[in-house]
Amino acid sequence: MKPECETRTKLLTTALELMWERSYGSVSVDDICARADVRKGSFYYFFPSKSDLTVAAFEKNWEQICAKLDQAFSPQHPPLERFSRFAKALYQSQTEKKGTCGKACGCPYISVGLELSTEDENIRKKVQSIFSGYCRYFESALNEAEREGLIPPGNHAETARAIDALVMGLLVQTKIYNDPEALKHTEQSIFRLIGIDVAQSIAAHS
Amino acid sequence: MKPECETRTKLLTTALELMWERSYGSVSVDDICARADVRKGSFYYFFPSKSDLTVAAFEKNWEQICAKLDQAFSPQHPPLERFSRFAKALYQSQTEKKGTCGKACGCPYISVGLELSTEDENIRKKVQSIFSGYCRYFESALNEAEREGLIPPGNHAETARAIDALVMGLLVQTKIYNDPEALKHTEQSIFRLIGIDVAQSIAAHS
DNA sequence: CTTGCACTTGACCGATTAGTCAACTACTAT
DNA sequence: ATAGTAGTTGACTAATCGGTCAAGTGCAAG
Repeated sequence: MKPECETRTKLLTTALELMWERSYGSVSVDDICARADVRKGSFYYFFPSKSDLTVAAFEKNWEQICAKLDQAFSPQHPPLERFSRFAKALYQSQTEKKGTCGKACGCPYISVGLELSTEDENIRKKVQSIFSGYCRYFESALNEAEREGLIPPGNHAETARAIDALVMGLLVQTKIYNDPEALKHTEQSIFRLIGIDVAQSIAAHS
Repeated sequence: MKPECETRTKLLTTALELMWERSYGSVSVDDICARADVRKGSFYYFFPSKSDLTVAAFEKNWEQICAKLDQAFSPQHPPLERFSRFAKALYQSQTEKKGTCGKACGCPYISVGLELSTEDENIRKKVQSIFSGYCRYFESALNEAEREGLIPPGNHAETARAIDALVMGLLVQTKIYNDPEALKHTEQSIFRLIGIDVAQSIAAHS
């Protein structure tokens, strides 16, 4: 089981997929097992509970998200341009998901996190740490932007949290309106929170 | 049953309370009935299903929220000051809820809406219409601010949607971080989205 | 060959779920 | 008085839930 057990991995990715498209409560352990073509006994061999499986699934998925974020926020791009790349990647991932599953699904961390946070402290903490992870990407780009004289000094941790909130809210809208176009002005709104206008940022790109 | 049946009303308020504190999936019809001191037969006399009860509960609660929003966004206050009042009311309601129930609960429309939107079209549409309701308050304040020369002309519907996203994201943070202090800089961030700095808005207050 | 370990299997459990129903009560209009 | 209506009740169901378990399989090391 140590390195990469296929069954375990399949359960992890299947669970995340189903909970992303539906919810924690409406996805049963039987559903996950059926879709993963794994028997229930194996499920409980690898995970002590549905809640633990969910935490592990979030952890694994977050690693993949990090790989994407590392690209968008790569130091090879100018700091402010990184937000543009992030906004674009966000829009693309939501559009792609709607294409494959027929519905706009938003963000599983948010949906499942909100669903369980008052009842399951493990999941609440896992989602909290993921949110902090996003903020770290934002904040370091802002710090670097300041260092390069692109933005004035300020409380960048605070701005990062505001950007995180904005992005999460846009993902909420995406799912509720069932339309990825809710993300159309993500970039512009982020730059307003940062305190620069879009024209200025476009100039910085060229 | 016509005017105001007490049992029906009790069911509505109890359901919203429980789903706000927990979730749709983890609150059973039995839970609602027990807390409301109503027998299950009566529940299904008034509502054909748990889903219908939830839609009705949202509708009733939204009326009460509207009354609060009417105060904050009353024309008797300068247009931009209305956002400050809104931010304050938001912080107060979250703090009060955490005081009474022990946990930060965020917004039930968001939590339950995300939980069910891909599976229950009635609930998705109800939550969508509530979100549009919020945006209408924001947009009309922005239009009036423009009319009074406080902000330059622009696409205020778009800005209103961004404000809505920001506020929802902050409410997500409130629940996930289990801390109403996530709302501390709501006002400031809203004004950044509008495109004015806080000092200017404070000047407008005095 | 054999022991042991990692993993798999399917039958099983008690609890809980949303929803049903026929019988009942209490009030109101005629 | 009586008939009808609005609301109430608790026992009931069939399905599903998360979780358990003893008995297996297949493989690798000694």
